Amino acid sequence: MQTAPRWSPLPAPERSVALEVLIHGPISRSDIARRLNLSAGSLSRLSAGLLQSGVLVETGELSEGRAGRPSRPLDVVPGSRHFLGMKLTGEELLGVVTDLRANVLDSSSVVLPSRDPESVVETVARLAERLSRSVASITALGVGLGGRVDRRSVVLSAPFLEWTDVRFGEMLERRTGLRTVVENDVDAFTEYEHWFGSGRGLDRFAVLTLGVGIGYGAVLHDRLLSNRDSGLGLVGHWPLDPYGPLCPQGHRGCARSVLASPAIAQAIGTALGRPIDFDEACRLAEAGDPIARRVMDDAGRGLGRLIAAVGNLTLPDRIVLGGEGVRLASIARAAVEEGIAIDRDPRATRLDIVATSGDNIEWCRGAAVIAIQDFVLDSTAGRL
Amino acid sequence: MQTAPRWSPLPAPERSVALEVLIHGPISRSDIARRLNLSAGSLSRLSAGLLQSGVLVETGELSEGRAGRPSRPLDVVPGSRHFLGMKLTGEELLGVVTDLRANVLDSSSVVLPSRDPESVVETVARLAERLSRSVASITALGVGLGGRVDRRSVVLSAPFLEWTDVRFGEMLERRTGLRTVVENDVDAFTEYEHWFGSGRGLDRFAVLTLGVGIGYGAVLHDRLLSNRDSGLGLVGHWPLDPYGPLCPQGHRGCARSVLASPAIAQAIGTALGRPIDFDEACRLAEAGDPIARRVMDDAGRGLGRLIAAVGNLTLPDRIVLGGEGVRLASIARAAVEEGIAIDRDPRATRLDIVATSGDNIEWCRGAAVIAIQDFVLDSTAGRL
DNA sequence: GCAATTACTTCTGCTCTAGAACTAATGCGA
DNA sequence: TCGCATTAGTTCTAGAGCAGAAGTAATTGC
Repeated sequence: MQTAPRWSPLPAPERSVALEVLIHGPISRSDIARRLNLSAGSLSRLSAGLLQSGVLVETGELSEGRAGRPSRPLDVVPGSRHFLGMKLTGEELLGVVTDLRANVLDSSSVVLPSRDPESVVETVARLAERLSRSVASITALGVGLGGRVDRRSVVLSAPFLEWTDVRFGEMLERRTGLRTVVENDVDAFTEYEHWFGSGRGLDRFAVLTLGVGIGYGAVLHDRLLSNRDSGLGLVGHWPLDPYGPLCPQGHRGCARSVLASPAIAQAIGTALGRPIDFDEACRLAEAGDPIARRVMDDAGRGLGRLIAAVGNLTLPDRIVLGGEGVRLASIARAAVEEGIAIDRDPRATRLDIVATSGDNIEWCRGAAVIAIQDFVLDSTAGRL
Repeated sequence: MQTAPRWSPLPAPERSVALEVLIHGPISRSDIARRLNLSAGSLSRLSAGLLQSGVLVETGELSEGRAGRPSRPLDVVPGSRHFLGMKLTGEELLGVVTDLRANVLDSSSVVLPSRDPESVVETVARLAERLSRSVASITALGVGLGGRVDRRSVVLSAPFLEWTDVRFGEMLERRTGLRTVVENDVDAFTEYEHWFGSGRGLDRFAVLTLGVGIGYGAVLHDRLLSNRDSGLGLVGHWPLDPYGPLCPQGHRGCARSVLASPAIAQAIGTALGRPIDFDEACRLAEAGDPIARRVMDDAGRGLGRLIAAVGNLTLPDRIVLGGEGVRLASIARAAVEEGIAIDRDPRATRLDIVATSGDNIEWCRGAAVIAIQDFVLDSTAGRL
């Protein structure tokens, strides 16, 4: 299979056109010109070069029924490049192969035999080899994990893995021979939503993820909000319920103690007198079990308050909910609305809230997007 | 006095150089080139044009002691243009005359005879005439008020004035003949900090103002965070103390009921059995009065929690505290730190918190900056 | 079948750029 | 005291990239 050339050495105007097509394509030349504030003439010149070099192609025509000559939309060839995206937890490693638009072509997972960095590198490398077999070649590997990551390479801290200052990116590049980028899992997921998910085309949006922990990410003015604290899980301690349960750090009713999936399951299990998991908790609540409903509604109200807090402080055009525990939002929909109403002025614009599937694969797609960004953007720029 | 020409028709490269000098000047050509990623040659050409047209001037030399030819810093002539900045409350109108860098040259105030828009326009116009006498000419007028403002002109809602949908900007332009811009007071103050205050040169910072109400503003990725909800005072209802006093809307321990200067004064006054104002409350607390100390410390803790919330969700490089009630931060410094510690992970980077003077004039400087921005920026661009 | 409309191309001239080669003004060490 | 390194700024040139004009292409609607 013929592979398109790297985008990095492209001149800035060409690259911004290619990026526009990658994120918003298939799209006609005139639409791109309008979006980028360029003349039709400039777009003709720029797209000719990109078609020549194989970065873009013309797709089948699209008349759209309105008057005038039909446009001839441009598109990238999603299958021209492949990327690996992996999500690393303290117990297992999930991985996917994606195309240039982070569409999943294949996926696999493996239990971590050890948390030792050397061992994890080996596990990642083996999964990478297995996943690589389904495609001709891999352009880059992205890994997401819960923790703080510096310059998309060095893991500063990762509590679930018990790591501090691990040069994980370099270790992986040496072992696999692949260009490798590492990023905090929530930031990676946020970039996925930014480029290919529900945040596409929005100037400002926020992400909240529910699961074992509570994650927060945001894109503000078209740029990921991130610093060295990203990955600490700063909203995990967010106070939501002054009468709520205690968390291990001694916070009463913090986001983690109220919203985390294990906390919800445990609260219901304790009341029922038998241990249950989050899946069963959801089933019980949906079946109308009064204890499960009560706990879910309390959690939903807490989620609503957290949503209101994010809405009030970052003024997002949309809030995207993700993570394995996202079912809470649909099960306790009314309670979430109630929670929002508590902390949000009724005169404020209604918050646009969108829930993703909550699939574990989404974390991997996020990691793949980080690898895709590394491929298409000038690494020195670091923007967008 | 000779006035420099408007900046708006300047070509984009010239204008960005002029803007760099306005905000960071006096500054040498080579420093500007480094900041804007331009070559020394380009800067020579651009600055020659700006010097020719009188927008910039060369200041006295500045050798700085290090080797090499000393630089010849460029600067704007602050006194070449003058602006009016006014702050409108429900009771009075405060106004200042400033130069191009929002330095205050003269100030004045007047009690509002009525809240009727026509009457307020008249009051503004008269104060404008009075303030104008001290300078040769006024380039633009900026007005800040507590409320929602659309496109820096139309007041959508202003509770203190009991206004809805008042075309205030147009009315003022007609009456005064001056180019006039209107903005929410907190957003205006935030822009002041952004261009000429403690937020200068920072990519991300947040502002909290304390006074009759609680205000929040932020600059994220070098752009003001603002939408149609700005001006509703969304953080006013922020829950800070589950055992705190009730606010008129029935929120227990919300930011307004805990932090607002009148609320603090009232809490102390009630306990003392005699009405006091915020000033006396501060004096009592500083003198060690146990009741005043207790109330101030509770408020300080609440402020700390609000600061932590902002720090956790917007990841600012700095948080600027302003408003007439800012003395709370110094009086209850320890309690503020305590409050931050409650809601912020100790592993997170320490928040850089800066307090302004709390002078009422600061609101006017904010309004003046909005007028200055209108003058130097292309109004169609709307950016930065 | 003709006009209106929208999409795209080609060409021209202009603006802005980097980079090289240059001058200018300083500190510092031999 | 005299280079010499260093930093600041200027001038010139070639080229990149742009808008806008003029022209072509392909459709709808009347």
